[in-house]
Amino acid sequence: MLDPRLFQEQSQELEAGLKKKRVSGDLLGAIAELSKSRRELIVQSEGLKAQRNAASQEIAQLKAKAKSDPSAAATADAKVAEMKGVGDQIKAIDEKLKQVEERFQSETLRLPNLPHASVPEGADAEGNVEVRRWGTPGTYSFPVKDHVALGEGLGVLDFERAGKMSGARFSLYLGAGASLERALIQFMLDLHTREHGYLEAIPPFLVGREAMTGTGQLPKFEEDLFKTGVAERELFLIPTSEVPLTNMVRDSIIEPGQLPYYFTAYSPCFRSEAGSYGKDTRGLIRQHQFQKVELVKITPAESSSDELEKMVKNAERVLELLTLPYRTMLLCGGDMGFSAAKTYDLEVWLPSQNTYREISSCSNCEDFQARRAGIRYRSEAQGKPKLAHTLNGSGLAVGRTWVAIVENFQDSRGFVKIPKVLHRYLEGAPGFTREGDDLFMVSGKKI
RNA sequence: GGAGAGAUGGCUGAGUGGUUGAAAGCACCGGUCUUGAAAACCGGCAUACGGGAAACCGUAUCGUGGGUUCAAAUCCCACUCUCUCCGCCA
Repeated sequence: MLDPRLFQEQSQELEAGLKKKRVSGDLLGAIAELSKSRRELIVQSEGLKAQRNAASQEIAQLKAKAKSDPSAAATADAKVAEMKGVGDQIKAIDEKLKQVEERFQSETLRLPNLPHASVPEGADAEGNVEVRRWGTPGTYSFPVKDHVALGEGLGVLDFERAGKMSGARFSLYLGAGASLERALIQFMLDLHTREHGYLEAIPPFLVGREAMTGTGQLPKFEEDLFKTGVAERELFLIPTSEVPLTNMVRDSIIEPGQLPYYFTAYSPCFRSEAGSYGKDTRGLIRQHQFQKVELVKITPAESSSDELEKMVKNAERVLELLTLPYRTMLLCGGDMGFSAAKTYDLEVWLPSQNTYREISSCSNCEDFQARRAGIRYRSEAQGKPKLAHTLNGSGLAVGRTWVAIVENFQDSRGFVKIPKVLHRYLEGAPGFTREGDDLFMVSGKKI
């Protein structure tokens, strides 16, 4: 699966890049050591195997001759005895090689992707760079409420009941709240499929270990995933549909002229959120399960940079059509994810927090995932297969979009004014009321 | 859930222990012939890893993982997937 050659030559560039992503040089040293002993063992093993294969052929010929020539039979027997020893040696070396190879794999799979040259230096979110800003945060003549107060006030959000059945960090949308969430999904998918050219998919929401390794969630982040062991079958709940969408082309060679592929899917996403205890405990911001519409691109190497810019625009368009103020951030090396070479985050304005909060993250993984997942393409029919580039982005996180709409468009009555583009999805739905040209979410149904 | 069948190169499909990385056909690429095309004929046509400056050499791969053997597509074990029939279900 992984191309070990990547780690053979330890360039300084590699080391510098990893430093940007806060990886120590020790890991690199260990990997280089493993790579060296791996190659030595391969040479030993293969030399002996070549010897054995040659002897096997000789034995075959001698046995054929043995009927007419008794001395050939004796020679054959001697060869067989000799090869028995060689076989044992091979077995021993291969055993050792297997161990080295396993360690080599597990270490290299923990190396993050290298940042693109255009990524700024920085240790954390402080180092991120704002690249543009759209819209103006609203002003309110009354004390703004957060989405929890508004949602519970309208009876469209119920954390108590969700907690009763599933514990903390689960949510229950009801009535108009559920309708709004569903309308957002529909709106986003319609936009991306009809105007941006993405192919819609409904992928599996549970995937195997290989798929998770291909996109980089495993082996390093196993504790962040939910896992099922039903019927002794190991399956992971997807933390994002980036995983199944990217894995659609795993272990394949894409023929000339096919790329780029644009995929989109709605899916629930499941994250254990280990390590973020105490953060964003209130409301929908950080949940074990949330809804997301994802964008994925598989592109030739040359065009992935441009494709990332276009993907960011596709995600921004969702916010613009919803008239939600946002800013676009270029992440610094220290704040980027494991698989990414370059990442833009979109942050939406939340009046209750008086700040911008992440609502989309769009990354170019370059050939990092492609290498792990075996995603290759040919640029011409006879050409050598090359590693494709993979990109993914939220288009958008639906729950956080819901939050942004409810908070940004609240009025003094605690109602929520629905953006124009959603009217066609919500017109006439229970819990919504028309006032002139405007549509308001006004209530859920008490149960 | 029960019973059965199967998995071989881009496709179809032969091959039950020994020069089989694998017959044959189709598809594809190059050539001969032809004004051009078709047909016919000739040739080519997997991937990965390791060594090498290179030519090239070596190793592995017949669903996956183990085992037996001097030697495995071929024998043994486990698993995965596909198909058919019955039952059940959306």
